[in-house]
Amino acid sequence: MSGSWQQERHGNDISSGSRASDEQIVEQVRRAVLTQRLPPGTRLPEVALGEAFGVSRSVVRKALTRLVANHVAVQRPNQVARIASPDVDETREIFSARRLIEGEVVALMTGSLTQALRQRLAALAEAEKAAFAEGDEERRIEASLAFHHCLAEHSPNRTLGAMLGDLILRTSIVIALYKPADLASCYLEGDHDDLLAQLVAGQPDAARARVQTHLNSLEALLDLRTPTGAIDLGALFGRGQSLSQADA
Amino acid sequence: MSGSWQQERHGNDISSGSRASDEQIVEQVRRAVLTQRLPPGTRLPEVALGEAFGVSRSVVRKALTRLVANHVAVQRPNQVARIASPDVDETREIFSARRLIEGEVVALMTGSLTQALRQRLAALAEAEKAAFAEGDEERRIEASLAFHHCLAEHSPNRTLGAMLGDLILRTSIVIALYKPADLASCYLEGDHDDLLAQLVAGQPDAARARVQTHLNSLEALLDLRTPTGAIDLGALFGRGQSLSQADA
DNA sequence: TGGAGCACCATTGTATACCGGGATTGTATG
DNA sequence: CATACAATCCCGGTATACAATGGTGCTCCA
Repeated sequence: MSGSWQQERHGNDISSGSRASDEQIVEQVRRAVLTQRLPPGTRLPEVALGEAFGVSRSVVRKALTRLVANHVAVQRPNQVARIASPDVDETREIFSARRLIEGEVVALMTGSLTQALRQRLAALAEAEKAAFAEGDEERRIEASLAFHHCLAEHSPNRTLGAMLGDLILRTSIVIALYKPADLASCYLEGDHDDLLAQLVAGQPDAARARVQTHLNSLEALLDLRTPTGAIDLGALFGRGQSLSQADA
Repeated sequence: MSGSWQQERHGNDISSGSRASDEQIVEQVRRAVLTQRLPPGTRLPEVALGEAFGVSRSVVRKALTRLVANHVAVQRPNQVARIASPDVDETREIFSARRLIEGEVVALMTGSLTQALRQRLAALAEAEKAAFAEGDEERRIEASLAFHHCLAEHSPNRTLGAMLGDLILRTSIVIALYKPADLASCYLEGDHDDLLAQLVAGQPDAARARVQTHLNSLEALLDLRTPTGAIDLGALFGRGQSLSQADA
């Protein structure tokens, strides 16, 4: 049952020992969720987390509270917190909200990219392409996420940028949940390059449209037909998940 | 120094005693902020809050963490939490974000209002008008907020609805901060009626435009000329605030 | 008289102890 | 063999104690 946290514990860069603050815990968990090392429904027991990060439950609780507020985790009274696993309706809503907000963000950025930012985005798009060519899906996801995250961080409107950051995270969750098992990668060739071209070309509405079709394509890759949580277990068995997300 | 919490304590409906959960604390604080009984910069000491609600610091801390995550309060290490007081840049960003999101929400709702919802919105608009006519600004604000909050709650896209709810709250904060002292009311006559008309008429883009001009008018009422936090103190002295927000 | 240094107090950060609820597992019975 | 019941264990909820930090006001000296 305890399962996945052991992986976290010594499997990768999380914590590795002593004295993390709640800020660091949320950041680590967010990164783990983004890179899909923490699948939807994963249990997040306070004590286990505390031991993993070398702190007591107090700080873990604070971190969990923040994660719940960000819709990264869900918490029902007297039950262990879990990584959120939104149903299909919420998934569609998340994509819809993200189309709106990321569209606006890129529209606002269009034409005013610094040289450094343009180069960074280009490098990220290139890195994604390279990783895909090599078949390194994990690195490809990381680059793709970094691309979008870069947009969020450099949003002229920081409020929208923060919202976009949360939405990107939630998108990662639902992708992990609803990606068809037979789909090797969610790579959409050239989309990021095209978007970048629009961003520097200086056509806000065109850039907005680019982002929205990009997100539409992404959503279209997902298997959103299940009538909400019914065949859920079947889907879970399809991929190699442990029982850590039993009753999600 | 301690000031404003005593007002809260026995001045109005907050707490009045025993055994509140963090949920209730968050809700009460949100309501108090909305109705501007808790001005920006107000200190929120953990012990005082705990006594007011009859709980210990643990639950207060959880509530504060959530309020901070929602940008209602700010918290710097080893210092008392305070109600947020955004600078003018952030204020503009909040309005901008709200125009985008509330515009989309009403566009989505247009044409599909239930009879009950239509009546409720009409009643709220009417209540606001009546309160304004009577010069009861507090009740007017409450009705106005309820109108927008009603939109947020009934958003077909619940994610956007939740975002809008937060934005409405933050808008209340910046209005309290930047409303010119000589302005008796932020009432925009007929705006809500017109919006409701557009909502039932079935013109999404028209409704969106209505909301956006409404919010533009509201933002235009504010005094956003100060070069960010410089004359801030002057503005604070202008209104009759106690020293509870000294170094905000 | 004014400024710098210091001590005290207010308030937060962290850990821990105790309580209570829920889930799981084992057992007995139909 | 299935199901219902019961005990146990795990885990979260709350309160409290202790440590640490920052702010305030006082005093002392120039």
